Amino acid sequence: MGRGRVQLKRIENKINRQVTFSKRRTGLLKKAHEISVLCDAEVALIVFSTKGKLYDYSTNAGMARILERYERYCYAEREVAVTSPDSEGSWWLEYGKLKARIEAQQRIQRQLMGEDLDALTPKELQQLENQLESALKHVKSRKNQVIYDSMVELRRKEKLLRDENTMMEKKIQEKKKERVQQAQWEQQIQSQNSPSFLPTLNIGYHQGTATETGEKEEAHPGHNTVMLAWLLRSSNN
Amino acid sequence: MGRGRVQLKRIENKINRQVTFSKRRTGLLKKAHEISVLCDAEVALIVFSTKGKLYDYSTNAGMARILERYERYCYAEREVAVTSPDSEGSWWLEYGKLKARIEAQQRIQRQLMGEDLDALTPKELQQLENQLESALKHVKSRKNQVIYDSMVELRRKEKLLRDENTMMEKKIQEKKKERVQQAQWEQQIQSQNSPSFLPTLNIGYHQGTATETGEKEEAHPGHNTVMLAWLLRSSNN
DNA sequence: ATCTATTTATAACC
DNA sequence: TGGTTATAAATAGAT
Repeated sequence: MGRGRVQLKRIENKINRQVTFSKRRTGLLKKAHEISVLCDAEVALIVFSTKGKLYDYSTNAGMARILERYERYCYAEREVAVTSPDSEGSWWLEYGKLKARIEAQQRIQRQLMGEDLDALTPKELQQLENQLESALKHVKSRKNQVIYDSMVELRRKEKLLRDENTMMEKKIQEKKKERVQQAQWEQQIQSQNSPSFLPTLNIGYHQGTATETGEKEEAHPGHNTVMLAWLLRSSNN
Repeated sequence: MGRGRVQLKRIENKINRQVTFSKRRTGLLKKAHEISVLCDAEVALIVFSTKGKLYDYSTNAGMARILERYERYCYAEREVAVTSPDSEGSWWLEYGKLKARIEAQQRIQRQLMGEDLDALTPKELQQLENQLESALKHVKSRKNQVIYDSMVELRRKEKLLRDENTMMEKKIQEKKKERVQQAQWEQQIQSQNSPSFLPTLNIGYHQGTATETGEKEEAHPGHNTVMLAWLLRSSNN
């Protein structure tokens, strides 16, 4: 906006940079204020000039309150000041900071647990309520996921076991077949040894009984349906 | 900037407000970024939508660093007024303990906010869910209480104002009465000084004219209504 | 989300 | 800083 196109890079001319900073800063603060009024939003804006001068804007809730609210969202904040305080005086400082922080966290945590709500405004209460609703949704969702996963895992194991059983079944059948064949063989031998009538038997006749396990193929879909319905029901809460 | 002029007041239409918020938020963040690059400034911008969603921007130093710098700038003196661990050697220990505690608290807090749930067992998840449900119940209850209280308070104020008005009304009536009486009195004196006839007057006769102010009885409730609307509006924030 | 008609913001200049 | 002006950008309203 202006007589020339603007390149998004640091303005090298010091004077120009200062002038542009002043003008844009004004514009930025104005826009921050506008969006807060027009859209009923809460805004905090902090600007440090190159030379370290501070300019800021915050909606009527006040900077401190907004920053606190921000931290409620972004727990991961202000890296636990890890400056190893080697001088005598500074460890006091660090220690104090940590303690203050613990207290702030405790306050927030108590609020998240539905306690110490007396100091909160209606708006903040609403915000907290939304936060909790959201958390609850996540937790429920995660719970269902865990349950679902464990179900899938169980079914996987079940299938493994079933396959294994089928395998064993087959092996057993084969063993049986072998034994029967062997029996026949031996019988044959015997009958050859004895005075001999009926030289062969109809061997393969009763093998079919093994397929009786096949009925389980029908039972499983019903089981699955029940599980799913249960999951669906609990995820509706 | 747009097809219509913009009034600097809350956009009442919810849809429009949401759309405008989205557009202006984008613009605001962009401008925050631009000034930071063009003018080599450090910027932190935090925006909460009406519904409590967070949007933010910060220059590469990072939000945490900027907020820290801000606090140093503003509340430089506010630091530390905490009890000391009295023994000399133990401060490292204390420091470590505090740090550990902060981290533990953060973990718990994140979970209360519905994040970092991966490590939790189904049982723990259920427990967390119960905790959140309970907190939510408290918060909702407190919110309702606050709203109810503020309503009661408003009613009380309304009554006070109304009583005050009634009182003033009465005083005005009395003043008028007095004035009428005085007028009559003076008239009497005057008539005594003149050649004298009619030694006594029926004094109380015209008192009734004072009730003409009674029309205000209709006007005042209107005033009260305005006051109430204003109170309600300000208590919505 | 996309498209304009307008309004705003602001770069260059004083 | 504080104005002025030409122009680039942002955006309100409509689609």
